[in-house]
Amino acid sequence: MSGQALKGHLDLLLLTVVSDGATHGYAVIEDLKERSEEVFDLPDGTVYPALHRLEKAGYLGSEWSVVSGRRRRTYQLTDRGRGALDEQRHAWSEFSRAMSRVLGGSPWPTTP
Amino acid sequence: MSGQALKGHLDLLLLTVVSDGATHGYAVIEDLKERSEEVFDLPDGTVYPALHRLEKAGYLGSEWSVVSGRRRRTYQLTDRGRGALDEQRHAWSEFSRAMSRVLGGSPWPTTP
DNA sequence: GTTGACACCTAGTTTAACTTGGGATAGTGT
DNA sequence: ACACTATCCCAAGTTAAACTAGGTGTCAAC
Repeated sequence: MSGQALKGHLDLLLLTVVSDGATHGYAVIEDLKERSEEVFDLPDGTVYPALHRLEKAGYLGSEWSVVSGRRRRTYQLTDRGRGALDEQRHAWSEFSRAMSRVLGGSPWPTTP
Repeated sequence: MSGQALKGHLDLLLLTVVSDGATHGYAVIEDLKERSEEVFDLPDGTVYPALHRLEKAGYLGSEWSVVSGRRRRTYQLTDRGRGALDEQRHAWSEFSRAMSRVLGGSPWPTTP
């Protein structure tokens, strides 16, 4: 239960979902909700601006299409986006490992 | 390498470090740096205001003391702070598990 | 004909973290 | 005596990400 604090990790989530098949904003929101088991239930007012930001940054490309009378903007990862995704995945793993070191647990077996 | 994006998780880090022994701001910074293996190298301009915020929220109490001529403000966790720490630890584990579900890995064995 | 799921958008607010700049003391080196 | 570094604290202002709150329109079902 939540819907408020992914501060700084949204881009990684969006790039990840889009990289798993070109999708449109609404589908991105649904995917995120399903794959996170309801933890990430983001308001569209959060997702759409973020997608625009990512497109402006050159990480995503988009095309308009119409499916059964409804227009949708479908996104796909660019090469730069692929690079950014790799970087952010790495940054995340470093970040979360640092977190668990501070928190004292050892959720990752250190390659036994 | 970093020093910029823990957005939203700083409180958890600070409460954790303070709960492991009443410390002062400067020591908190050093602890965080050491325990995270240099990943969290926070500017004091980030940490001090955050400690003040946590104290104002009732999660920390503080006392002035003088150690070898230097005044320091030492912090300790309040009961409310203990509660907040538990909540935030839980929130973090839920958050990071949701992250890895979306990212596709399975770093946590689901209790086989 | 209105409700609800689908699908998109922008303007404005909030606030955490950061930048920048300040102050002071202790110890070490020259 | 002077400089320098490490220790220790603080506040004002900036930035940018995420949120709130509003808006548009299509289609299917009731």
